[in-house]
Amino acid sequence: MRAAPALRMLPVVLKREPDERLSSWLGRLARFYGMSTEAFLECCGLSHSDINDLEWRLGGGEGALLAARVGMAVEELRAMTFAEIAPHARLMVARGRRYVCPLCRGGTQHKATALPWSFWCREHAIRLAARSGRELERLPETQLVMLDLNARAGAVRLANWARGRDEGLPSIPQLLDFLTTRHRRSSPPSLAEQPRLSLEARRANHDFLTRPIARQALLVVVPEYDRVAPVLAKPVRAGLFSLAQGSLLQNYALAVGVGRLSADPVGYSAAVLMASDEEGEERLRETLRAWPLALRRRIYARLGRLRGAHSGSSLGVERNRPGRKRRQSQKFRFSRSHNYAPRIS
DNA sequence: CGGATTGAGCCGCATGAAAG
DNA sequence: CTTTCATGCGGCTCAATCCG
Repeated sequence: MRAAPALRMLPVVLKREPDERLSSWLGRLARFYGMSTEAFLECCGLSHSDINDLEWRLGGGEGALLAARVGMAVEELRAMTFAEIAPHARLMVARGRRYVCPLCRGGTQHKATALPWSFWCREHAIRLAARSGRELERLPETQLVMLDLNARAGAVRLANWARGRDEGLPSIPQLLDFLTTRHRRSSPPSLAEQPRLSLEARRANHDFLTRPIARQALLVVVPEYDRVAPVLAKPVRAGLFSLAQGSLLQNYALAVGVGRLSADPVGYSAAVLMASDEEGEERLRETLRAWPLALRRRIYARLGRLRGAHSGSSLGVERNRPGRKRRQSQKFRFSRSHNYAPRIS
């Protein structure tokens, strides 16, 4: 076996910016030498490497090759990768940048911009904007200031979770499952959600006006989002994919939802159950089954009080008579996967 | 004999009451 | 307001039984 030819160090190596991601830095280097990134990697002895894989986990061999070429320590290079992101959160890392800072110049991409919960530019301390437009500006600034508190709390948890350092219960995936559960039957845009249309326009847009829209718990936990999100873009994907593939506005709302649910899981989930219809409640209960038992009990206890207070105030009189037969709850019950796994005795 | 149906028992769960 | 306790419901699995 012939030894690989020793690669000399590059004459010029661009300085990396703080928090710059490997693909961005390698791209700048390649452009500096007038090459494509692929060609540049080939020059570094990494002919068959995919930049996205390198950036995910810079393997030992690859790291050593690249380090020798650019005269840096492997650890320094690895700091530009997403090695600290746990595998379960890999889907959160975008290939390019998700949102843009209106003040930052293009050119370099920071690691943070790959993650769906970084809504603020560290350098300029302002909110980021969607590439397609300034989605967050649908929300009034005064509201945004308040929402930021929740969003930041959510973002902190999300960031910790991605690094495998979040022990909180319900877990992040559980919270996102809950937020993305449809709490009501899908329904066409309500009057409030419809633009004002002439009769003729209504006829022309019949498809839009009658199209069922999924109604997720997120809308109850973050009603501010419900109010401003375009009706067709309201539903988010299920579970973790909601964040991984969501728009800026959707992800912001999800972070707010995570923040709120983390702070008050009982209150918010009980509120969602209050707002749910029959089939939605079934789905919610199924999702809640993954939550800790003690928490679930508190939720149902709260729900009971809410329902009691509600029926007491609105229509009154239908008070629970003592000795009345317990309300049948067969509607709440549904398939359980019974597991007869042998127990250790 | 093999697939479908029914019965029995089991177990997790929601719930109300009561205690903390 | 939360946790603990006791309770009964109803879906689930297994196995006995039935039927072609």
